[in-house]
Amino acid sequence: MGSTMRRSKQATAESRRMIVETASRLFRARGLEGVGVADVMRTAGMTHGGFYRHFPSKEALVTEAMAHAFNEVGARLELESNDGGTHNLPVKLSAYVEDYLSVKHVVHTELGCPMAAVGSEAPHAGLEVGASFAQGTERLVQRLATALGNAAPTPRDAALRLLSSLVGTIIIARAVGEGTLQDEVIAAMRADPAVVQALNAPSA
Amino acid sequence: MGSTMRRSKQATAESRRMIVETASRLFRARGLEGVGVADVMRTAGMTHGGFYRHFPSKEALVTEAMAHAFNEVGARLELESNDGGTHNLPVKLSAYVEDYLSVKHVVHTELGCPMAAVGSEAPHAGLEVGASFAQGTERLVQRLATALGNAAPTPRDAALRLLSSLVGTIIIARAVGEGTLQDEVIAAMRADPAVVQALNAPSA
DNA sequence: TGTACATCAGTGAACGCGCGTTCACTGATGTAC
DNA sequence: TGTACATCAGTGAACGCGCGTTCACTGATGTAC
Repeated sequence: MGSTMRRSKQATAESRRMIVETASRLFRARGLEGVGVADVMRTAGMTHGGFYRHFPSKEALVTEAMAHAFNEVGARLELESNDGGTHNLPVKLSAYVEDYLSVKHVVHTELGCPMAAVGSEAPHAGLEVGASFAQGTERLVQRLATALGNAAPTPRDAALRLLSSLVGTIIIARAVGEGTLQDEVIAAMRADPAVVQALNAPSA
Repeated sequence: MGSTMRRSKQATAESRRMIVETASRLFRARGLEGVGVADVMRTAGMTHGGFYRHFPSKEALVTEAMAHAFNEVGARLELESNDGGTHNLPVKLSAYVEDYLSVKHVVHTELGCPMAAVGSEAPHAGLEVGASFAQGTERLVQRLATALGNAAPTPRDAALRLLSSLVGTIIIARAVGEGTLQDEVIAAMRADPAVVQALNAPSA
């Protein structure tokens, strides 16, 4: 098992999934340029040579890893039930914002929002990666708008504002490091009227 | 003048200033890891070998370049006059926010807010750089709070919220690239109540 | 004020290192018969 | 159902290349006398 041998189709698919999952976390944790192909493969339990059996380039991996991350964090906003009446309720919005604006999110970059993790690197990561960010963000904004539902007169605008505020808060919190300022910036945004409204949104 | 020779104290100081200024722009434009010492020196009109007569390491340059950038953008918020009465007026706040939330700012990363330009890279750039970001952000928040003046019941919290919103908007706008979504995220934040208030702040 | 010399900013070549990528090889998988 | 063989996921060494950093050298500066 440890030595070199061909894998079954199932094992191959498993390897690919493991590479993407590992990359998704490592890129968020240490930045797109701070993680090498060999780092990803080593963490996934393989050697770097086999990487190109799965992806044509590092950029292709970054593209897929970021798409995966956007989908992972956005899935928590999906409607999970309806109230049995005529319309669905936006489930989980308050929990989403609660978790987003937390010290835990600041610390655990590897499991958090990809925009907050590597947003300022995205413009330098190539066209494919840029497209992945555009699509991931669009989808996330749609999910947020849906979750905001009738709580706002213009849900999409409210979603865009909310996402911008959340992303900026976490990026600043991480950039200034542990300390009073970090706590303050999180607390201040938690007290924002629009954020307060989202935190009090109906949750199933 | 072109060939190798010792420079006067004045010329040496001029070279150092040029290196920091050049680095400040290049790092913002292409990211901290996307710019090498040789790039900076070449753009500043020198060869890379002489770099270490001015700085002990690349990190030291990043540290100073970011401090320079924070000070440059924050200086526009300084009080520039008073109304001749008992208190100073917050000058330039509306112009600051107006320029911040513009396509021009999105495009001209090299002259814009350093937090928006490289914020998500800061946590991986070393302790000195982190300290520079913490100090630069604190100073910028203070300037924003002062500029907000009596417009908000808690100026510091309002400043923290405003900065977070501005930073997040520009990072998202750049990450998604040119297009409808980019225009929308800027327009949405321009319509935010707190932003509208800042845009209408007294301007001298 | 003039002269001799130590300093040191800047040059250009070189260093080691890590990165993305390539490649010959292995041997279980999975297919053709 | 059984057998022979082509495929290809994964290994481990190797490749260029660019990066941060070092170094011997140059010659005008600026100081000591």
